[in-house]
Amino acid sequence: MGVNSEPLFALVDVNNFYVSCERAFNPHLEGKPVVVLSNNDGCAVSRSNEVKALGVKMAAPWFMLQDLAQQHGIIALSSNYTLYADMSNRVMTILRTYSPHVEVYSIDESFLDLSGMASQWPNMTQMGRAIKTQIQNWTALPVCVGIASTKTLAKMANHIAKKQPEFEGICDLSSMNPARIDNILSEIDVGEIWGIGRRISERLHAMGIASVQDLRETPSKAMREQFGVVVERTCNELRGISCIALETMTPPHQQIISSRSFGQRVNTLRELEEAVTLYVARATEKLRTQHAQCGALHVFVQTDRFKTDEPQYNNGRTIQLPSPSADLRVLNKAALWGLKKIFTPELRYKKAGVILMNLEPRKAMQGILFENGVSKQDSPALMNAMDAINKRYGRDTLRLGSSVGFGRWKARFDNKTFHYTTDWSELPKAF
DNA sequence: TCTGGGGTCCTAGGACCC
DNA sequence: TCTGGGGTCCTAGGACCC
Repeated sequence: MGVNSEPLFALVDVNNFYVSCERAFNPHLEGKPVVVLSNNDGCAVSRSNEVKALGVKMAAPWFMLQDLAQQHGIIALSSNYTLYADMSNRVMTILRTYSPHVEVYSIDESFLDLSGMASQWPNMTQMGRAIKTQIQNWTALPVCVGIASTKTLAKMANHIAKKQPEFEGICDLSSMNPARIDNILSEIDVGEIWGIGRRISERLHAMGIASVQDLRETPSKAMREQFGVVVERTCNELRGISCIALETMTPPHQQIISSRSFGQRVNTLRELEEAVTLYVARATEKLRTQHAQCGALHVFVQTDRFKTDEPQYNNGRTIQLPSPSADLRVLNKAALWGLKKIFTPELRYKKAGVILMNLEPRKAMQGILFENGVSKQDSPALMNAMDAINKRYGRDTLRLGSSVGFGRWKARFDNKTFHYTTDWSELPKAF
């Protein structure tokens, strides 16, 4: 936030992001009903406006949409996350030219801190229009812009920009006449507010708080007693009291999840072990790219929650590791041990997964030692092994240590595990 | 037959300690 | 029979987000 200025935020959000990315590269999809499907082509995770107009909900199962799809010629595409990540980066790069303080909130939306920037524009709607036009021209992606004095209100403004065509994709609440704001917010359901989900929305309705405006007029103290600090904060934000700061620094993740539903249900321990081993490998890969290690691992299995007439079983097990690790073998062993503990025969499992928890920065592995009298310069084998390991596990994985004279090489892993070998090509396996 | 895969924060309650 | 009070840490569960 700028010094001595009122807080002001923008929320910029790409409309129907995955579908819009696909359209950017295939103009034939323009104007047609399009969905992008999740893994295994299970659910519709992005819908074009035409599809939304048909009443298709977020994450609607694709197999249940077959008739509708036939009827209206819905085009279904498998997801291409590499493409979406690339498009996202392009958008965020453009946004950073409009404000030095950008919070990338998700793959398709960002908050901008606009405090103190009003003087640079005739009005903030003009700025929103400039953003929208530039992103459209440079990436072929359509965006909406919401502007207001708090993040929650900026989200709400964005919602208005999207739903009410007369705004043409840009809504600035900060410059709007208060009576008009009251009017607009009286027409919007309380459940549309950022931070008010299905459960709390239901309870609010039961209390007679139906619209956004209703909630704005309810004392936040009462909301705190009923719902806790989170809803109280939301309530204050709706009144223009900024309580949620922009977070430009993305903190490192606290956990890493890898899980999948099975295309076909499985019932043997063997099959679950195969799946879990794969998930551990994927999660550990992410762990390494974050240069982190984890202190505990959670493994879980679930039966098919949609088969309500069959026995349900959801169980998991958290395994505390003796010491933090990013070692695939250590993590896999822990996961398989936990899996054995929770496995129950004669069930058909639909899903399994692992969660790496208690993440902390990883200390670089170190202490590569080499054979007496052989320096690193004249040991191509050593350099090759180093390169192989660092390329695979990250630049900081290995450092050269000092020499010892035992006639063999030694690597120290995470400061505690020692590997001895006379063959450098063995070492990458040790990691 | 086929129903996503990630994440965060808050709270309550129990174990344990002095 | 009487039976403290305060603190921390951990876990599970519930709510929310995209």
